[in-house]
Amino acid sequence: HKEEKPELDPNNPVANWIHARSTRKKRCPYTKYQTLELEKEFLFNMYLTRDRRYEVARVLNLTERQVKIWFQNRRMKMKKMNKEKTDSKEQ
Amino acid sequence: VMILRSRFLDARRKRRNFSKQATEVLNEYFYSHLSNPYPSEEAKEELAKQCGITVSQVSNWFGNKRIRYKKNIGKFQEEANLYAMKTALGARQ
DNA sequence: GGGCTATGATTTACGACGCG
DNA sequence: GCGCGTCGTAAATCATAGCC
Repeated sequence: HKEEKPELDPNNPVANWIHARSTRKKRCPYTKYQTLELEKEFLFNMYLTRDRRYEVARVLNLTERQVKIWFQNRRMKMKKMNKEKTDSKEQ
Repeated sequence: VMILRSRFLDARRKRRNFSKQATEVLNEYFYSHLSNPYPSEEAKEELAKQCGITVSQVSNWFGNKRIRYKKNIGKFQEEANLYAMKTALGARQ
């Protein structure tokens, strides 16, 4: 057997794990209206132009960064949904 | 028709907790890699296969487990000891 | 049955890294 | 270099399964 180690260590094993920055914004759920409008925009086009992003952010009272990231996340969600659909189809 | 029916049923199927055996496998991996509980894509695929769940579900499980463990290590101490003992015994045979 | 917690899934927000 | 892309994740939150 080996001398001590990883398990059982009463010292915090979590200390090694990566941590979020303390400056990170707390997650703030969007309203139904905001989400609905974002979905409508996504249906119109999955990628935003700069002007479109500015407009959407202004109308929904979000920052351009929030809108940009929402679209990035939404594309990832769509990708995941498509994968699950095709996966279950072929078997 | 079968496909449509199964898809319909799948969409409305209620979430079930994972089987005891699946949870066992996931916990064994988690506690035996406690210093770095981040399975590679390949490891996730292997775990998914062993557990009869999807890779996404494996990712969800590890995400939830890491944050919940970190938030309250004390609550999981007993469980951690149990799996540490189990893998120690397994390694000996 | 009803409240309550555990658990699986989804939603925001980033860091790391890639490409043009 | 910048700026926006994906990928993997943290953390909060949602939904409800399942126990007492």
